[in-house]
Amino acid sequence: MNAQQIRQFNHDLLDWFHTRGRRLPWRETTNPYYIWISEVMLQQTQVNTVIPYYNQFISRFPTPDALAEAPEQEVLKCWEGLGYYSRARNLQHGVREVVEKYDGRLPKQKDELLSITGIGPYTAAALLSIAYNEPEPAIDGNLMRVLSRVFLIDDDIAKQKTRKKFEKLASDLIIETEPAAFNQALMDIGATICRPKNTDCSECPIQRYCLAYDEGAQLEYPVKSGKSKPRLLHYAVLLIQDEQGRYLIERRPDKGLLAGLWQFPMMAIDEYETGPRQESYVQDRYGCMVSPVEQSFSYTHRFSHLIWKLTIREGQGPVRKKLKERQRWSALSELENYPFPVSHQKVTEWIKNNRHNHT
DNA sequence: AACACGGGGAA
DNA sequence: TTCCCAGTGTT
Repeated sequence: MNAQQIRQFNHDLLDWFHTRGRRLPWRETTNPYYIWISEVMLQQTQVNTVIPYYNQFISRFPTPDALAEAPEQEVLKCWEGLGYYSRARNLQHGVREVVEKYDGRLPKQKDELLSITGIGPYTAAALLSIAYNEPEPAIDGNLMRVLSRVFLIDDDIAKQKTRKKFEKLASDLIIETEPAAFNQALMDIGATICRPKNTDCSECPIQRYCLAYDEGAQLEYPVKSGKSKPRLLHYAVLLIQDEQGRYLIERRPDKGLLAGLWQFPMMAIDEYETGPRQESYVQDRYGCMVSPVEQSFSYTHRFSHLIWKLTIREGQGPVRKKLKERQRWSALSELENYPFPVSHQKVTEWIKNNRHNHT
């Protein structure tokens, strides 16, 4: 595009945004801290899912100090069900850095933003453009999809290098006047019009610039290399109760999958190995027996990169083992005080619906 | 550069 | 079912 076309492109884009752009809670504020929270929540998570979490979160942690001082478990509880829990941990870690190094105010330099835990290239650019009105293109999956169609770019968007290419392209398009609106307009188009499958080109304010539309090739873009199939893992979920009927729960390790969240004890099951080894595992670890092979309840939980097949087994006999640091007895009614992954919230629901020896 | 990391919504 | 998503940190 030449300079004149770029001006017209911006005009069409921004004009549409001001009349048809979405009204969202984090667009009602100029507080960089709130915008930061919204951007982190929106990573890999859709707007409608985020809205209630965002409102609750800023109400609970209205200032960087409030978040910095909160117990991590409380932050995770507010994040419960949102997924990618390292985002919450990194956000709090980053806020603590901001409180210590920058007196609680987000810096305005790109390199300083990038040095903060949880702020990567996208979030730094989003903060610069949305909170500080700097002409910085915020390249995410949405923008890459829209721009790959408009300009027929067939580079693999799964590659890191490709993001830089879009960065450069968008840098040439973005103008000084309204950088926040530029980014948010393209995000809104990506989310509501230029969708991955069901495109709605008749509503698109930049249809006249779109080369893919000209060729009817919208669905050929963006090009993205294939993902490997998720692995299947079998687990027994152990329902172990003490004499008061409380359930044994454990806190997961501080790193890795679902870090720091609570769950019922899980025992990996090798599909081709049964019996004695498992029994001794439970005996050693929890000091009780569990019901044998017959399953009371079984279901699968799908993550993006793996699948859990979970089968509930009930503990039997006295529990002698002393609790370890990361273990607790919890009454059924108290489980809601702990952050649980959705996969184990399903277990709680099953208990409530199928067992009657509650405490 | 490749991989780990959740969950919900859409088709 | 399958695919997708306002990414970042680790290896």
